[in-house]
Amino acid sequence: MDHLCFDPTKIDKLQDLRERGVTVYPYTFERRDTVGEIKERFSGIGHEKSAEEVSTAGRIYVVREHGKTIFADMGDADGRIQLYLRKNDLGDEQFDLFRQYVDAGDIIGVVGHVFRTKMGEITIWVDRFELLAKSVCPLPEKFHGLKNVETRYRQRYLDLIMNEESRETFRTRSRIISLLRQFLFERDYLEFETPTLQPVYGGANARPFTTHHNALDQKLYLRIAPELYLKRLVVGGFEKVFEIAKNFRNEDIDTNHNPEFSMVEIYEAYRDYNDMMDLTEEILSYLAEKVRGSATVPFAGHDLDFTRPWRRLSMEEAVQEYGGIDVRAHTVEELRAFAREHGVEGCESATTRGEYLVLFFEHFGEKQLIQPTFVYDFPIENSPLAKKHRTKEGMTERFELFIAGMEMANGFSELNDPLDQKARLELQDARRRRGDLEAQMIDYDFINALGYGMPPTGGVGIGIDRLVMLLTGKDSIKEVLLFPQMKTAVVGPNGGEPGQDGSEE
RNA sequence: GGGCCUGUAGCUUAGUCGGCAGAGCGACGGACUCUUAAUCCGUAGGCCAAGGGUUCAAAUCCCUUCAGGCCCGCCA
Repeated sequence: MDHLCFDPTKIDKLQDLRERGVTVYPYTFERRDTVGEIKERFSGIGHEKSAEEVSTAGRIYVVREHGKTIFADMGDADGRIQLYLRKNDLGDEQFDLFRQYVDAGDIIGVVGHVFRTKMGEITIWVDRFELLAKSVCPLPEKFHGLKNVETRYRQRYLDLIMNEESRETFRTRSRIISLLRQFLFERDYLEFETPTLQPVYGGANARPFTTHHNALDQKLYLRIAPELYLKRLVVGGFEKVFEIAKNFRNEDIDTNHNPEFSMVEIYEAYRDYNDMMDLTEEILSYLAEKVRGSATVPFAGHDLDFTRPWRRLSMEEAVQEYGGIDVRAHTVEELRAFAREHGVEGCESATTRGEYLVLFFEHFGEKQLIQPTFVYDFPIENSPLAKKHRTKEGMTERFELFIAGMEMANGFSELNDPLDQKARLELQDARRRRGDLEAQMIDYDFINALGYGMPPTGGVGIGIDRLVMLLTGKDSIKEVLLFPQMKTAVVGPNGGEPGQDGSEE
């Protein structure tokens, strides 16, 4: 695979054009109309040319030469429209210029009048055109288009040029994020940006990416979550905050995971995890309704019903229902035997009832939860940032939302007891030192922040990529990420590290 | 990390009982003044992902590597 796709015959055409004095890459074009506007405005047009002149621009997709006339399909962000060019009207020079030098893939501007062809298609009768950008790479085939999954991910721009479905998916993604912001702004949440480069990472259990700041000569981590910084803002007095954050986790890649992914985290003072479940429910059903126009969303063979209220059950209830065991009624030894019997993975290191509860839930419950379901009350062992349960010993006030077997959200009554937080992070740090690569570091400044007093606070994080998957019906996260992480295929001549081959800029 | 599958022209692909690598679209040249997967005539384009092996002979069989997809493990 070569690193450039330039087509020699197209390069030749470009040179010819320059020799003929044509500006191949002009600076501007007065576009007065978009394709969508034209189609709408002239939806009732007949076979006679419109009196009104239109001026629009876009990419040529198909050219159908027809002797002394040419038909071409041109598309912009709104859609495609047909162009009609006649030698009589354009004059020999312009007509031959188009015929010889304008190809599928080129971007042109046209001025003309609108009419409807005998076959009934709204068409621009072109009076003059201007080349706006010459394409030197061949476009994929007009009929089958670009299907190769790898190329679609690696050259997303080409996917977007060729596949309307893909374009629609990302339009929807943009809309979801915009609606989410709007929803939160309308309710007086403030949006902030907190550090992506962090000296101490925290807020989740995950392996980080590590980097280095040269001037500070200091190790920095790419954030795995914005959580600890957003809670500092609540300490500071911002009572309703959120961030739409890119998080980075150094983990394997699959249909539900990308090393960098987007998450919205929301914190609100004087709220608890029950309130955050309500908020999550409200946001997601609002988005489903706005984006799909319905409370029911088809996904992977299921009809997901976002109608409120959603099912809520405690993790113990979930394990009882799906695993058939009451964890509290058994000793740790009995739980271990039960785990072995049912082939529950990851039990080697489990020593407490709480750890078994989580393992059983993951083994028996998680994949069964298709319709939106909150699972609440998690054992304290795995929830170092969640507040101890107000009544249940050994538990925290934490919930997760599952839809289509995927974890969609995670929230809790935030731990605001600085002494408890210190103890829990010390426990995490001890685990980390024993080799648990996902355990958290101690962020003393964060503990100090809590030391100044954080009001009772509810928080939740919602995975945006997975949400977009649900609402667009895509079963791979790569389909909803514009540029999913891929292994580098070919290193071009400039692909190496700077300064290694002496060709510094 | 384990299993299954895929990689052939710019794109979409046929060919995998081993026997000259084919097509459609696209490109290039020509004809055509309402076509729309335009049509018609002609031309060029392939290290069959890369490397090694078996064989008289390999796109095809075997091994290794690379990249991708799906499933599992790990993981929010």
